[in-house]
Amino acid sequence: MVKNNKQTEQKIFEAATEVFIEKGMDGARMQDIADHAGINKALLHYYYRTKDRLFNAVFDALTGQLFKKFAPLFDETLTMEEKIRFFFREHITFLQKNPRIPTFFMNEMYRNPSRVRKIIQRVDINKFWIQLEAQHKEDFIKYNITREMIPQLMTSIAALSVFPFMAKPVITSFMEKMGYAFDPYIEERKEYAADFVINMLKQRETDHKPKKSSTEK
Amino acid sequence: MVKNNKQTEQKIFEAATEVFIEKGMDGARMQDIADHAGINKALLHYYYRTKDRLFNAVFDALTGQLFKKFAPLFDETLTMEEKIRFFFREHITFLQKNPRIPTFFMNEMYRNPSRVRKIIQRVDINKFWIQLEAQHKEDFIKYNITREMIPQLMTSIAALSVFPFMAKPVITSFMEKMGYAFDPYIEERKEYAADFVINMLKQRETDHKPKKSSTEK
DNA sequence: TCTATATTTGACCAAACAGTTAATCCATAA
DNA sequence: TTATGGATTAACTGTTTGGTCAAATATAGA
Repeated sequence: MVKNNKQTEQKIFEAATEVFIEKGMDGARMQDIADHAGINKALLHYYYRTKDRLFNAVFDALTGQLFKKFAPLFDETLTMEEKIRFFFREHITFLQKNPRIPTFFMNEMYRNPSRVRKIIQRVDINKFWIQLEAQHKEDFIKYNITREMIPQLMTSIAALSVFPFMAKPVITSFMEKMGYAFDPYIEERKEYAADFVINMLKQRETDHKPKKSSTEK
Repeated sequence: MVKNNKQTEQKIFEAATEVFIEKGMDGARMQDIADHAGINKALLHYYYRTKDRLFNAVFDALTGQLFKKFAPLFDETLTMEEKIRFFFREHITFLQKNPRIPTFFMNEMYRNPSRVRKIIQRVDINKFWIQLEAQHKEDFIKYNITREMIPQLMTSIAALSVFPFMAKPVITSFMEKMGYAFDPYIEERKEYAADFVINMLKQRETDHKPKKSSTEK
């Protein structure tokens, strides 16, 4: 069954991804993964020696998938406002299809912080920053965006996009009580979150240069 | 040892809280909790019959602790801007002392959604909304805050406060690379997040009523 | 067709685990 | 002082779980 070689490995990988995301490393059972893949448990160990190796394979693949989503932010030749809108639209759409990935990630990163460091050490953040700074020099001045506030700004943007999915059970329950549903709320959020950030920046502009808003520069 | 009765139960409870928050229900081990409490494992079962009951005791206590933090928002006679600042200051200070509670909660709520419903069904959100609406009627009109946008606004506020702690390992790694530290970032955040929300609202005001900003009403 | 190799399985194992039990300890009250 | 009963423990039990292994089955090349 050379044909089945890749097929089986693929089936295992997909089943493992599903189960690990759903239950986490601690909660996942090898038997459960085998059942999901429709194969014998021993076969899991044939392809991936241990639970740990299988988990790592899944985790690394998901990491790659996730980081790819940020790339367009640095490549595209869009205005800053367009980029913000683009990001929320794309990122939230991705999370709509993979709502449990954020919780899974944050969890496993607490469980194994050294892994996080390895992943992030590979990313050259300064390069990205310099790139962004060059592309949006005028906007950065206008909105008074300094290097020191990247952490605050970036985590705020990430928070607005990711949090609703991490808190989904709580939010769903709350909204149920108020007569709203989660899905439309998320759909709406793509625009709301972008407005949220852009409005905040615009107000900083006003604060910074109260009289000469669009005339200056 | 009648004296030790309460003391022991308390010790167990504290140890369990620590371990459950750290490892979650699936990752926690009864032996580990016993070790943390400095007692025999059988004693855990003597006071709390099963792991599940012990977990529920811890979970319920933490829920109460967490919800209490929101009470002042509805009682205090502060302006809306003051309330926003108050909330971020208090809430983030609480999370500084209990940084792992959010992850713990979101996780366990995914694991057991029916529990969430039970907790939230007890809260009368509409009452809170009506209360807020009455207290800040003018602000609500000024900033064009409608009932339909509570979910978006509320989750955004929660996100800005909670997310940094849920993503702490990732954020720490990123900032390490940029030469920043997590603790000052959090300290700074108490004000930044409040400004973020307030600025966003002020811009909505500008958008909504471009000419008559402080003169009107 | 026969053989060597890769894939798949059922049965098994040892460790880890939540939970039990019977015996011991110890403060107290009579 | 001693009898009582709650608190505490060491040792144990039954089950679940990750992992192994030898046998069985399928595949491809000669």
